Amino acid sequence: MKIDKPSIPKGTRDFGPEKMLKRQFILNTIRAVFEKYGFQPLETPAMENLSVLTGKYGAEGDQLLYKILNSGDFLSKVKEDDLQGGYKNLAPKIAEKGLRYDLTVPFARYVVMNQHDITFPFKRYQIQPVWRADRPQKGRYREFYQCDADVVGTDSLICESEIILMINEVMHNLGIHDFSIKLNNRKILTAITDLVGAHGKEAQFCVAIDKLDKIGRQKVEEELSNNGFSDDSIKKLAPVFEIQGTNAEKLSQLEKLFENSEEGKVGYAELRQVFDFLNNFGEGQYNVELDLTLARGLSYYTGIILEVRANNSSIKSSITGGGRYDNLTGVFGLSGVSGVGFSFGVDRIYDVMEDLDIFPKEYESSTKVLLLHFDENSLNASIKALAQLRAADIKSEVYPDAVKIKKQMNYANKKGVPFVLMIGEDEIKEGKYQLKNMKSGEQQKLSMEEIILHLSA
RNA sequence: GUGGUUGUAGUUCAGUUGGUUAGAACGCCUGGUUGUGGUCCAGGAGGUCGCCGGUUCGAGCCCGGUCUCCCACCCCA
Repeated sequence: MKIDKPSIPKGTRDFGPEKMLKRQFILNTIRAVFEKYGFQPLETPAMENLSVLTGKYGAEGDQLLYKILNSGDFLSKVKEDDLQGGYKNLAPKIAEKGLRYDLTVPFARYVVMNQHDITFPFKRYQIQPVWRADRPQKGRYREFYQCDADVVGTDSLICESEIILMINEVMHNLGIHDFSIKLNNRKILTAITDLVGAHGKEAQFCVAIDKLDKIGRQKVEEELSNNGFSDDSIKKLAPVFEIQGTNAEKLSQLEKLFENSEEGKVGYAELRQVFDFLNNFGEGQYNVELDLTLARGLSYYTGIILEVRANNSSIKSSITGGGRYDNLTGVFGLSGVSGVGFSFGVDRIYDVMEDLDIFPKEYESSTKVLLLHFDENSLNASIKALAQLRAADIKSEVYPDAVKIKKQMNYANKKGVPFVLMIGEDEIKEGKYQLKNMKSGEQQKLSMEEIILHLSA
């Protein structure tokens, strides 16, 4: 029998212990902040019925859905005609389930199914993997985690303000201090397209303007021109590109710009309200910047949108994003439920933190102390000590095999265990054990009480 | 989905116009040191040269296909 070299699917990854400890630090930090702001956990299945997923992400999104082949004789119901109709026609006949593409649509599905049990406003967070049949690239995978928090059943802009507070808290707890939150409003983007006489071309406008910082104004104007924007429209966009100053200054320019636009006025008022709430929450700097060129791809956003980037990192892509969607549950037959949510990109946050080298050291190992043993008596004493250490909630382990001290030491060294405890003949007699700091190399004889005190710090 | 690129030891990479038994560094294992790791010294293990086929007396090297990796675009976290 031929043994194949093992491999994992394209665009997927294993997370070894070292990476997991770091990822857990990120996830625990995010989870703690979510809960601090009153969000409750939710998990949904990895697979959804395909009918729940299709049509929610646009034509391109449907292509990126992973479909699950029906079990058993999946061809039994397929007729000759179905085969002639091509794969798009055939797929729904042989695959009724698919892997979730994001966490927002399954959440919407959950809200609709449980609408009579849920007390609104409903605040939930969800940390689970999602799957996309995209072509992998740097920072882009076919399986990756999302950390979403959403509020549904209220249109209060307190939610938007609190999202900004939460982002600030998470970033600071992670040690990412130099970052910027960009804020905009889809209503303003719609108002602008109307204002320049390109009514209904909002989608093309968003896609193009979103690239401004990447490809520059000229290329954006070219793209708009290629997508049916008249020269006159593009000329009228000038004030949008040129709006500048502090957030307050930008706001007052916006107010003027939208004198005759109902939608623009609403968009402006919403932004103003968010900034007012933020001021009430405290005088702190929230790293928020009003940016009219922020658009975000997902089409379901209808209100305020936001995006976060780390400033001094080589990772330029956004690490967090979100916004308000007025009618997400509408496609499942429940209308009038407004929601606002955002999502942390764990993989990108990981890359940024690795890039900046800011992972805290205590996450390099989970074990605090390794107990070394020399012979049977030593092992028995170590086991007793181990029980005491664990009773004191100190992460500790004993090397399972009777091997040389050198090897046991090496194990501690490689694993990044900061302390080793040596219990030999002399130590047992004396009732004091050798505690060695692996980093400094120092060691001292201490009683069990002293050791526990020392390691608890 | 479109275009380009890469593939040799666990890892990073050498490998001459095609020529005997494919190398280095790091890592790993053993010993020097039977109670002291991270330094040093000595020794050792480890390869279907991505895979399939073709050209050739002979292929890691040339040709075709395929898979994979990475990059750009599209889109996105």
